[in-house]
Amino acid sequence: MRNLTYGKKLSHKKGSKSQQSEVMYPSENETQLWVSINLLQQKIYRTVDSDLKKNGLPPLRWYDVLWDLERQGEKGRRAFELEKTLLFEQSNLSRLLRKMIDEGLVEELIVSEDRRSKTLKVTMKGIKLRKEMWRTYGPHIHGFMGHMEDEAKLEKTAATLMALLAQN
Amino acid sequence: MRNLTYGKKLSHKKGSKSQQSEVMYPSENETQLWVSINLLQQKIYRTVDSDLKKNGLPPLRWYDVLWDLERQGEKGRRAFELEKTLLFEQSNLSRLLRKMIDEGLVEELIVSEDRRSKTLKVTMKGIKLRKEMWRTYGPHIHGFMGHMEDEAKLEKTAATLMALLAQN
DNA sequence: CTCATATAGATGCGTTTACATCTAATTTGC
DNA sequence: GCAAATTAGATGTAAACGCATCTATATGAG
Repeated sequence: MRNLTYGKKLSHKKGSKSQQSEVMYPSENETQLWVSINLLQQKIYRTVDSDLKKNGLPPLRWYDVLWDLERQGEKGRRAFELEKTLLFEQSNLSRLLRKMIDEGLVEELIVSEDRRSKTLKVTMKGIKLRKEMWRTYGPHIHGFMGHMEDEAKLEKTAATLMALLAQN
Repeated sequence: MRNLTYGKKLSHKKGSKSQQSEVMYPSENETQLWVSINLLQQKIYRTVDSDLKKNGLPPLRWYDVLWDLERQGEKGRRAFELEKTLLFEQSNLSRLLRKMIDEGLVEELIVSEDRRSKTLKVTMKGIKLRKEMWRTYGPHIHGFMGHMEDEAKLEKTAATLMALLAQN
């Protein structure tokens, strides 16, 4: 496709299982994997995000929050949990939640025994909005991923990336 | 691992090769693949970017520009080419290049026969900086990707994602 | 040739981001 | 039980971002 060596100093001696660990440079395949993840994500994320905007809907990040809260159901979530599972910057999430609460998409309940925080739950309005967002979001995902030949390969690839996520 | 159905309406009838094309919702595996790409990218990108900053180095995006220009060598690049291959927003790239030119990392030459644009080349200083950035960037990539068992799987996964990129 | 359209890049502007810091509540060590 | 350290979340700030618009050049149709 293209030469993407990405910086020289390929320190992988093929065949050696050296778990040298400290200050190792990536192999060409490792780099290629990272580059493709990076480009694919940017392409998809921006496409979806700007299409949402074009349709008068809120940014993609809102979807993640709404969907996570929807899956938690009645027990809800704390902000710091959302932060960790959705990889939010604390301050960004704080401000985002404020906006979503102001718009009635999310409600905060003082039910908690920890008076520093509140429990967050999605409202009916929030669920409705998430579904509406999905109508433009969903097809884009399929549009980008739907070119993969067989379902098995698709599943394997997803599993591989999930494993990488879990290990770090 | 976790239920990540991500919005209901799974329109994939397994086994049918229906190329219905319009307004299709993603299968569960397609969604899972997207979710993992999204999370992995965010995690890695932010880790590297903030580590660069901690080491007094410029943001990750600078690396991409420097590396691309370095690979083009003497023939250089036009801004709009960089924009397409590195997925930059036009205005962001424009301002980024201005900064890099001001810092002497990139030079613009009027050699071109098109007086609207200039040809961009990396300078020696730019090459030096890129190499320095690689010393903190490279090990992170290996740190995230180096958990993959066999090289073959790694290569296949990268190829799969590259193919997805090319198809969109 | 000339006017309309397209392309390359710059710039104004409002929003979002990351980072540092702050307040308040909770947990821990002694 | 109390001071020190930790944790949850809010907020100020500068930089980066996406979008719309602008200038200048190039291309294309008649």
